[in-house]
Amino acid sequence: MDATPQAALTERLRAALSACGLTVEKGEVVAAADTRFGDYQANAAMVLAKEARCNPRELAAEIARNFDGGDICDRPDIAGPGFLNFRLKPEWVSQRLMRLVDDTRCGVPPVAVPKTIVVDFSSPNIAKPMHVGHIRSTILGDALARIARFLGHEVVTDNHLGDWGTQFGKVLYGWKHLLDHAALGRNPIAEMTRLYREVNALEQADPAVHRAAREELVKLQSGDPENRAIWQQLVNLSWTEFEDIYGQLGIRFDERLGESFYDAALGGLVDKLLASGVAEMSEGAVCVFFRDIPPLADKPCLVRKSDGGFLYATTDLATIEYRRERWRPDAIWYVAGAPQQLHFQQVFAAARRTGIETAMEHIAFGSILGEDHKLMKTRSGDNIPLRDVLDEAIVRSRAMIDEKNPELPEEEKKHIAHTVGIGAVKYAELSQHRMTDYVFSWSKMLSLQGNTAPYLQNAYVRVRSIFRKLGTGLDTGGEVSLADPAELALAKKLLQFGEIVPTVLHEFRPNLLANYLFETANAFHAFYEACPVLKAEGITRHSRLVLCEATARILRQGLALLGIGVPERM
RNA sequence: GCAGCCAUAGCUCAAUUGGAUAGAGCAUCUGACUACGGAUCAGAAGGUUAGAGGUUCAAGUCCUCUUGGCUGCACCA
Repeated sequence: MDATPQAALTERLRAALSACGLTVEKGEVVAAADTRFGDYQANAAMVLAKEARCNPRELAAEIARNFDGGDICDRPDIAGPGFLNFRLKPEWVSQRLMRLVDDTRCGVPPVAVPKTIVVDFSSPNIAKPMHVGHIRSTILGDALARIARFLGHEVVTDNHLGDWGTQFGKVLYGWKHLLDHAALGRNPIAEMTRLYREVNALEQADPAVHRAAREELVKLQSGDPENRAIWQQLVNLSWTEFEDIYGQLGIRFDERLGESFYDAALGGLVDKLLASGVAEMSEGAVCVFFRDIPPLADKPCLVRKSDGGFLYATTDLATIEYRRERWRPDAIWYVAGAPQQLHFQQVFAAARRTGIETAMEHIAFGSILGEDHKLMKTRSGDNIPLRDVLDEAIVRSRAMIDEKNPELPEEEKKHIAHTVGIGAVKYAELSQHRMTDYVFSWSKMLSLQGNTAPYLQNAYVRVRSIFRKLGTGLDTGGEVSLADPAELALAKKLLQFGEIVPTVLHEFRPNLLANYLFETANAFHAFYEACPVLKAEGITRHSRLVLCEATARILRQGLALLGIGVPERM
């Protein structure tokens, strides 16, 4: 497997630094910010000039003199305050492209040290609909898991369902007194939601109902067979609905260990925390204090209420313990909204106190806003069901296909509408920085131009069209020679796939990959305009076909890492 | 009151994590080949990166303060 251009150049730069007697670690080559300067750049001279006590430009010149680019590139240019700019040789790019098109990993090197990573994401609540609020966690978590896996990590995805807690007292009470069986058959989640709401309203008016609902909860938690059976039904009905949505999204989980799974372990856990001195009694409750951590000094983590009940944090601590025992993970990633930040700080800090050293990351994200820049809700103030969003995306992409390509067979249209619609929703999410609150916009999401899924899918479709016309697949044997600037620009872009993918995990930023894919599709379209493929002849034609094939592979692989499919036509 | 997140073109978003003249898309304006799929491409215009200091060869990015918005702060999850 070839090293990426970046890695190959970095190695050679370090050899030059070593020859100059400089600190090798400071030598890092990165893709040029602006291709006017070159393909890659290094700022080592400026960084090292201080410790070498000399002029950065002179130092850059000395590094350049000692730099042997071999067949990769010529001696670097020196620019500005001391940048070293590298330009790849077209012959080398051509050679690399030839090999790229045969590489099942598309130039992405596997990680040197594979880790075991548990990814905790999606986690909807039983007896409630999945709504747009779950979309970010679900799509982001899935994409990160796919990327980590592709890089060679051992990944366990776990859907930590909200299937245990006070809301079940109300639903159970409603189930026994207010259940509409016909409605349950038609739309189970809507009926469960209705029960929850009605009981909630009744409780406000009548304390007796409140007490009765609590009673139901206590019975459930102490193992009452009837309540336990109803609860199991609630879980099953909800999961059937969730599975349907996950199916539509093409998302699967390795595990589905909800909060209820850990219930039995909570009492023992709290006892252990008390016995070891990690937790202490306070105002009748059991808490972990962090007096030595300033931001948490006045924010203790509650693990047992004064009435003996357990909390969110208790379950999470038990979950960490379980995961550690079962998978021995190097890291646990929690993909959950920014408002939960304090909670995770507390849980992680408490876990550290018990001696857990697993790296734990809260991968936070911002909110989805409506066109009015407020949290996205329906007119009545409810959350918008995720199912409605997905259905709408498919309907809208279907309408576009009917308009652009009415002659396609019905089955294919359906398939395309699904691929494009779901892809658009996912891409809208993944193409931006996870921390920014973003404005949900159908028109932007399904736009055919700009940084959208349909634009990328269309680039892929254009390639496929060329090969349909060609009638055969690519014979990868022949020589490749790139000369046209558009060819070279595209080829260099394609070779960078292997550099971009690993960076996504540095700060959990799929939008870096999305940006790259957009630029790649852009470079392809520019190439497509400038360089006829099928009308060309000989080595030029072959080289261009190789470019097309490599583009298709990288777009398909890159989108697959984001959980997005590609149609053959659209 | 304490803490966290955010503020970039008219709008929606980027910026390889401290690098060069802050980039895209939409909208606006101007162009291109009867097109291997025009669902395209090339170009113009648009900025005191909320404000003020500081750190250094270099700051949208790091530090301090100010303003404005969102969020969370024991006995929900």
